[in-house]
Amino acid sequence: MDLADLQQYCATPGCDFMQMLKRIVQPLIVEALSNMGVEQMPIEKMLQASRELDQGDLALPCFPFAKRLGMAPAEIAEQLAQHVADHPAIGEVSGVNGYLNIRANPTWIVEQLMEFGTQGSHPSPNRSVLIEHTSANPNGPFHVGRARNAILGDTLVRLHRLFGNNVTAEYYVDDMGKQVAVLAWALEHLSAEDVEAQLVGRESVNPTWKGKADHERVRWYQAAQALRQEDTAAEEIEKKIGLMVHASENGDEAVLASFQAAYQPVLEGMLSTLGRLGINFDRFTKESIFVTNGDVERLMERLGTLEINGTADNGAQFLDLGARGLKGKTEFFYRRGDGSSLYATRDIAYHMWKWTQGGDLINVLGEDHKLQAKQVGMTLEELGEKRPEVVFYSFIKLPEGKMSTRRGNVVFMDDLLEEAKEQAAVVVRELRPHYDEEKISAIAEAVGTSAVRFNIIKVSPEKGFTFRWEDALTFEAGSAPFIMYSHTRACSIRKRVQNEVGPIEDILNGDIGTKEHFSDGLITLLRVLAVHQDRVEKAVNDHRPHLFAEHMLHLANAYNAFYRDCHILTDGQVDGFYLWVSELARGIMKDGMEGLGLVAIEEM
RNA sequence: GGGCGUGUAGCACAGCUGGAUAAUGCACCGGCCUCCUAAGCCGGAGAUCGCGGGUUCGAAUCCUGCCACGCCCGCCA
Repeated sequence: MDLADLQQYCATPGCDFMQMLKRIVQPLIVEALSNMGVEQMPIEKMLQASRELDQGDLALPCFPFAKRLGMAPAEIAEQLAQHVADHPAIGEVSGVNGYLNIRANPTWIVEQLMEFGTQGSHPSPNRSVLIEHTSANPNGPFHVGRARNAILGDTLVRLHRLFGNNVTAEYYVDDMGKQVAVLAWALEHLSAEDVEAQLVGRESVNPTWKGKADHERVRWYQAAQALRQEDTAAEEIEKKIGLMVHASENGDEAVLASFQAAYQPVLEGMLSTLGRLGINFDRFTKESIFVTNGDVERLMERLGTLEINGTADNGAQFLDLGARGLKGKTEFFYRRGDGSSLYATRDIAYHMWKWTQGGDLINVLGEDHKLQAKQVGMTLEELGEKRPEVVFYSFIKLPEGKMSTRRGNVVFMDDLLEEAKEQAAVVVRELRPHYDEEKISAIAEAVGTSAVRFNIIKVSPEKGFTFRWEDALTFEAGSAPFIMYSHTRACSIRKRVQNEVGPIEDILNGDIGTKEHFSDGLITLLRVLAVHQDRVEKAVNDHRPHLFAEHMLHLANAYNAFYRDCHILTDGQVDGFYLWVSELARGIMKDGMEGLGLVAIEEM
């Protein structure tokens, strides 16, 4: 394969060095099989990455050839191994248990990494993507139950950026409807005394968050929710709130302004919490915009002209999605009997606007939105629009059950982060007694927030998740600090080399190492580095960040093995080749950590 | 009742476009700091892959029936 071929190949999806190896090996195997009398087998599909590293890099099961050749698979594999031609990329070929195992030549991997880095000559995809995530109702502090959306969404944003896509991270602000109306009503009608009287017996505001608007105002929200349950006041309140909701849905600007005055400080409090986790947004879009600018009304009129439109007795309108294959309840209501729109209707208008922004759409939603998302998607298609890609996740629960801001059984993210930092500080103080408090605090903050993110992102989104303090605050192998620690080792080496020997650039000499260099630890690390770009791509294209989290664990683990076997600095002498490997790994670990939102500190 | 999802060692979790001894972490047992940060490394033990059928040379993975758990099935958001 010459460079032109390589570039051609790498322009196609799925490029990484193991795939390049596959590309090299495949024709050699086809030829060898041909010599043995086997033609036209789907070798490309059969040739797979080895499961165990000690088996090699690629494996070909030989069982399907057995019938045709009238030989035992084991024998076929052994003979086939003899027939595969030599190639600089191939280190070793062997037949074991009916499998043809191919091991890459480590020197070849090094050459490829030196020439192309871990990206290969893969061009940047530079796709535009609009990722909408979190979009939590601004009615109280951000709690752990909502954390999965924010962490999953932000990690997708980061990984897309790492991959080279052009991302807009968007928060859809639910600035109308009942939840904000309740908050606005409470702030207008209840005094601080009323609120506290209503909430006796519940935990009071954590003194740490006194003055933080989300923690202060949620009391009003909770008091109002409690009042709505009471027989005496409920009816009157319900009526008032109902009027406010109705006004907001009709685009009443004064009411919408009062809503905004109520929720904006709460939203800002939530965003400062998210900011502490490294989660930021490029744009906020308010739901009410699509009502006030007439998009929603125009949309409803258009929906009314559709073939599958239906009208209820009271004038409410719906689409019969059963005619398009939806099972179960097939009527999808988009207009109430009083003529106003529904949340889903506005969501469709919002999506139509999003499609005009020129990029692919990805939404992160809780599993409770599955049906709604399907209805919205089908309606968009009915209108000739595309449906967005949606990443669903299962809710985070407490061991006691589901979290609810209304009932007050929540773990606030602010409290979790504070606790995580404190626990991390305890560990730092113990392990590094000579660090001063300022340094300890900085490290503890980085470790605490990273650990919280990683704890959530490492499990696949569809899996139910029960929040447990002891899991969230684990700082051992399999956690963020494990990855962070490997990175600090690489940083520490870099620093020592710079201090004791000289500038790194002067020491890197382009050596590809001698035979003695290639210990197990080095080879393990090279192989993980070689598949790095593929792991990024898979996580991005399949929307499965947990796979990348696992890869980063492997990378950190591999770096530790390298660190054990390969000493870079010995008695003031630097091994230039090892230093190059360490520096490559350090850069990849740093990028990867940023992709997961882990803070890449240099000392811990 | 219908739709979707989950069920893998004591706990947590990966693998699910079918392939070798089911990966990883915690907990458990044993070893490693005169040597670049031991938040680490090495070794050991621990699994009828929810249960039953089927397809296949080969099933945790595909099909089917059943069981358990979660979410949804509002002219709420």
